[in-house]
Amino acid sequence: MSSTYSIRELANEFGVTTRTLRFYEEKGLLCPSRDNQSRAYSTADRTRLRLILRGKRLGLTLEESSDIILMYDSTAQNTEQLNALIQKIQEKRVDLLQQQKDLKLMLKDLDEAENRCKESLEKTQ
Amino acid sequence: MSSTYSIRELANEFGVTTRTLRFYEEKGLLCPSRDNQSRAYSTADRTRLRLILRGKRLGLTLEESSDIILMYDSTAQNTEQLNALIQKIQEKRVDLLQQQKDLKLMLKDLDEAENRCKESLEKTQ
DNA sequence: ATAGACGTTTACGTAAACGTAAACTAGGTG
DNA sequence: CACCTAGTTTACGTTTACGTAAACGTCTAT
Repeated sequence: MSSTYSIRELANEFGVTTRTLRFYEEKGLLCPSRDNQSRAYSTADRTRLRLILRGKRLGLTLEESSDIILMYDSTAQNTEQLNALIQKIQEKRVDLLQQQKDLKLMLKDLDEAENRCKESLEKTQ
Repeated sequence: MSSTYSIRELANEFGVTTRTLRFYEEKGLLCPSRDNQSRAYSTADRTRLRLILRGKRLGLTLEESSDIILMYDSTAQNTEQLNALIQKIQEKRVDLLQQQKDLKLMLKDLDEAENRCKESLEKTQ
């Protein structure tokens, strides 16, 4: 079940280049093991890649996505660490909620623009 | 009512640098008139700036924001232009809806991470 | 055994979005 | 008048996120 993926398999599946995957590894975002010099990506790598690309679609930098991933699988032990982590999570949530507002506004603006177009079309006919 | 703003007023209001405003002008995103060599920003410029910064918070490039702004105040006349514009709007909406999905997933992940933190805290006590 | 496909590392190149510094001008203030 | 503040243009520097190319190893098919 713990299958691995070649660099090309993963690149094709997610529509990125192999250069991108090597770059992410160089930045510490992925850490595939080596199968006779070639990279072997685990399902954990695959999940992290999915999260990175999701972050990209949301406009996050790689470092921001990296931070968030660290939140997910952080193994904070003591109270201090846990509270610090909770605060980071809450800060991030504030950003995302603002983004959600912006998104709704932009969708609304698009709707209005589309309606104006359609009205113009009707008049033309 | 058609008041204008100095570069510093606008920069302060939106929390950007004057360099940023000049850069946006250089890229054709803003087009302030000149009041004796100094830039005088109109309310239209102000609105465009607000849209640009909203786009930035959503992770759009300046060019993408520029495109969207052109959609808003496009004066497409003939049927062909109008249909092309409608299609562009619909394509953009697809992106935004995907982004909305990503956003909800990430918020959900953050919730789960926070809950795990809080559970750990309770066990510690 | 040679070609072709796929992998590797190393390294320089590039576009976007400004930062930063230099050198200048114009308007008000003591 | 000298000075300060605020603005201007021009231009080189910087970071992020890869692209692109060189030079090389490895495996498989013909």
